[in-house]
Amino acid sequence: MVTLAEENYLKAILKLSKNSEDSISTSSIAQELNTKSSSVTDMIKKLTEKKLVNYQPYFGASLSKVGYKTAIEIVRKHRLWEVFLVNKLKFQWDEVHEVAEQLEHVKSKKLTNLLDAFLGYPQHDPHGEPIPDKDGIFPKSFSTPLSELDEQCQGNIVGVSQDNPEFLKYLDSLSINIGTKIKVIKKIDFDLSLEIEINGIKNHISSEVAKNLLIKQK
Amino acid sequence: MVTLAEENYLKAILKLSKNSEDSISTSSIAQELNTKSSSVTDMIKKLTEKKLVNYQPYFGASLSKVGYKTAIEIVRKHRLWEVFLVNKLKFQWDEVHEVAEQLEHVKSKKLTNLLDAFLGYPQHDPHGEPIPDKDGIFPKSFSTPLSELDEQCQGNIVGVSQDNPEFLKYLDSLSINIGTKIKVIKKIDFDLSLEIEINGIKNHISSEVAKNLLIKQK
DNA sequence: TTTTATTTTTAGACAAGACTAAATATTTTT
DNA sequence: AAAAATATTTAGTCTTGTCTAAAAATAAAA
Repeated sequence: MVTLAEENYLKAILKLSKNSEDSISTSSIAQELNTKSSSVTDMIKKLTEKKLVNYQPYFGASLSKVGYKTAIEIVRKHRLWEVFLVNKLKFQWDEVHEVAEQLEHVKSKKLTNLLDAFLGYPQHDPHGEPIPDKDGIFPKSFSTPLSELDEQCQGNIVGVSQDNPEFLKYLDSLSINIGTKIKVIKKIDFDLSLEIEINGIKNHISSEVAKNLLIKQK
Repeated sequence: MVTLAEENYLKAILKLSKNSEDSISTSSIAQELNTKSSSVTDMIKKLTEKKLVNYQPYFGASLSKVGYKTAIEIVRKHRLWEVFLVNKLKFQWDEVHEVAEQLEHVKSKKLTNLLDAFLGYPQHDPHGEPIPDKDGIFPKSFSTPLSELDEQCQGNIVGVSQDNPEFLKYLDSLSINIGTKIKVIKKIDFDLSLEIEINGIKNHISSEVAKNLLIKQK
């Protein structure tokens, strides 16, 4: 049996594994989960006992095969519930995170798979993040971060790679949503920020924001 | 903040309060939750601290006003989720209990109320149990336990007052479901068991079962 | 109304998770 | 390559929720 706390650690390690290939450091996990390094060390040991992570003292941890499967399953549930909340219950896309954080821990394979079917086997959540299928396979994605587009190129937003409410609200204030058509007018070499155009209206966004906007180029 | 364990205690006390007006004994709560009396005493003290129950040592506990509201809210969520699972996801009525036990602890007023709306403000769950509205008010019910019907009287099953899977599977085996028309042929004075007729087929059920079948008399 | 039986509470212990402070390792700087 | 800085782990404590065994209170029986 995997406890709630353990599930959150696995999810954190999975998330951190996305950006770097090697083992995940104790402190980065601590930061991700707003906890202390000593607590992380304790928990990593428990997860190692349970064969959910591989761990080398002082050199960080990584998910085992079983740990990876478990973590993916949680991500799958999180994103399916987000689809449910937005598409069926009409939540706003910036309101769903906290509720989905709770729903993702409900344990029932049958529930997850029937929910998936009920929603029509969606491939992306309301933020454009890919939803793994029941075997843990992600749909192929054709998106690029906006930050990699050249000047004068354009495309449609298909997703964001962050779903914290502040970021999403900021996007709303720029009229950026899933589906929004966006054009890169100019790249500022100095700080890699972008001048963009949406519906004929020009705006300026930082490279940090551009990196988290996923585009399907046209 | 009310913890998961605390919520389960409140729910148990509410359930036990249905059958008896007075305070609920430590041992009955222990039995309901498959735990030990000493654990119950500990928890009751915490709940008393939090003003969720009224407690007199050696004489049991009862829900405070706030405790009652909290418990009703959990019941509301449990039953709404059961409706969702059966009506939308097509679970069988005897499969939903365990999953609803988890879903009922998800904390979000908005979620509960939007789910209620999405389901069309149902008044009863798939077992016929009444669903309190967002103010905690139960719909009026016109049902009677089958055990109180006189000989030769009939009506339709509108609910059951137990939702453990064994009981529900037994009902299935008798072809008893919500909506089933049922007629009392004979009452056996000796043990209060009943001879009944469903779709022209005669059967015999114990008084214990009859007490848990809710009928709308015709 | 004593004695016996049952129930409830207290006391002490344990596991899960988290924290602080101190001790080790590792990395970086010089 | 040694010293300083940083990161990680260990040791010990705390809270929540549970348990067992013993003590105290209540209920039942003689």
